[in-house]
Amino acid sequence: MSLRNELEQRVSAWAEKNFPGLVNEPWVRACADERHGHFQTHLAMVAAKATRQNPRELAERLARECPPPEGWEKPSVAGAGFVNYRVGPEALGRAVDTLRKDSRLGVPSVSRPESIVVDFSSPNIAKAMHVGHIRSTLLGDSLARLLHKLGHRVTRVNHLGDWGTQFGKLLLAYRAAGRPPIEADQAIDQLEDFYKKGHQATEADPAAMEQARAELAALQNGDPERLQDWRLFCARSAEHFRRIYERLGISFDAVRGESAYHEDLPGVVRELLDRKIAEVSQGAVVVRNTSISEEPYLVQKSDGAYLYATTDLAAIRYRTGEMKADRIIYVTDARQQLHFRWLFDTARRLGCRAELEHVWFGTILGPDRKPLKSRDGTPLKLTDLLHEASERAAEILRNKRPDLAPTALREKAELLGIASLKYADQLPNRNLDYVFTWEKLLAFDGNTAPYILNAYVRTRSILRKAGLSQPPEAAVKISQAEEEVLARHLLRFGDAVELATNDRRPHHLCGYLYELAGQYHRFFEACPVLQLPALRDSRLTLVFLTGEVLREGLSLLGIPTLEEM
RNA sequence: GCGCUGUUAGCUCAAUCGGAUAGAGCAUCUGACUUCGGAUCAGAAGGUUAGAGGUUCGAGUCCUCUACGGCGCACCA
Repeated sequence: MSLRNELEQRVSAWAEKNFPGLVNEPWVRACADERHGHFQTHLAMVAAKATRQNPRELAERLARECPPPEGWEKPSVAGAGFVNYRVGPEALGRAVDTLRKDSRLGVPSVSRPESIVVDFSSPNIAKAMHVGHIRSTLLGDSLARLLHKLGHRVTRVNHLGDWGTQFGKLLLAYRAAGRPPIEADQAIDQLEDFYKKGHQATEADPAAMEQARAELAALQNGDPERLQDWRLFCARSAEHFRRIYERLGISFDAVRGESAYHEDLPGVVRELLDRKIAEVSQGAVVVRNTSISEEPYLVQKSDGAYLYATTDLAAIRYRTGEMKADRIIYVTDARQQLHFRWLFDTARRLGCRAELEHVWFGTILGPDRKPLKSRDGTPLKLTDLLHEASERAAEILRNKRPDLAPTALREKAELLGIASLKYADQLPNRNLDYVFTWEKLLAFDGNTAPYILNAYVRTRSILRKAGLSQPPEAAVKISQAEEEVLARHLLRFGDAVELATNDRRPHHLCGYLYELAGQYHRFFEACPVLQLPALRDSRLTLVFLTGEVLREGLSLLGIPTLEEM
């Protein structure tokens, strides 16, 4: 249990006993300014307001009647009615000893695990993955890791765009070209090219548009030749996705695209109509709810075709049924907020009991503050992004580590480049648009993956020199300010993981890890580890634990560590 | 027009869902390498939190209004 939690239990018990009516919230938090103390509670001020008592007097009473755990200093009252607490060095040492023996590093397990589907990434068949997919892919992956860590049963789902109207145009141009073979190594370029041609043709000529619709209809009605083409497109695209996910270290439990629900769609619409949830309007089938918007929600077009609303409804049914999901988390960009409000509302009216969540994120902007594009105006391809990341890292490594052999350098550059990219993307609050620059994304100073990895590498280096793979058994003795700050921060790891998970915002974890790395660097400057026999074992334990927490924390962000860099 | 969302240091971002004197990095300036990895550390400077009201012990955070920006609003996903 964290230090904060230990104190929290006492304070909330006191609150429960004396002010049973107060809503239960975390009463104890770390002081923003450590000159006041290590932890503080504002309980007295809240209780005073509720019962019209004097906050200072209540704070005095709280400090008197509710002592902190053994080994803490006597609490003090300050300000308008804060009660401040300090952990003594012995109690802190004991807490670190406990943390060392905890394989979860202080991360709690939820009392009631849920089955959670995390729906993320979702690229489109026959198109290259581009910057537009990066935030969903990384954020979804991190959320899945975090939820799993807290003890939930997580199913990672890739809901591929494999059945949309784009296939009409693609088939049109592909078949006009005589259905040439699609080469594995440049499949995506070829397919995008066909799509572009098909798109241009339909833009220019209404008759071509009709043909494209006919192609799509033929495919969706199961024409064998078109199905065969479509399967080829899917297989080639899957190979492209696989390469990118492999470089990113991301995996899925279920790759189940829109096509998987194709046959369920008529049933979904029929049920909506039968149960009077939907109605026919101007030949289309729509759901109405003016508390969401004046415009209705379209579930079937007037020409009989279905929409992604319909597919998503079918997918919810599958996930809550076959997959037994208690909760579905969708990770998409902000523009789909209205869609998901409609989707969730409609699903609930259909009787869906599972919790439905839309975790949305902002746009990646270029230096001109407009959505990021490559030089030719098309979306920046992920393949190019990863290549550039790796190249820039290699360039830096060539300067810093001229001793490395080319293959080792390549390997480290790949890890560092992709780690930097992943970290930089997850650092800003997901709700904000953020400005992308190569300099920032691949920066190696400041709040970056290399800075944190460097702290980790230093822990490994010391442990190697000490000849240790496990921490020593001796008790931890806190003798210096830098040790104390480091130790207390190590004990907050569980709080940081919980916050990042419950808030669905991994950037909180970035902040925690950056601070930890900084504190370790300061400890490193101020506290010799190997030279002082009396403190050696104790400090080695702090070094070891710092490494463990850094590695675990980075891993929850999908970032692997390395032993030296 | 309606809705969602944003505006914090020159720039890029934080601030533990209302807590104490708003913090980092980059850029600028000044220091620290015969010591466990200098991809580091110490320090300086930088702010009317877009503006105006309100709520209360206490507001960057909540409510109202205003200004400016992004996005979304029936047959794309």
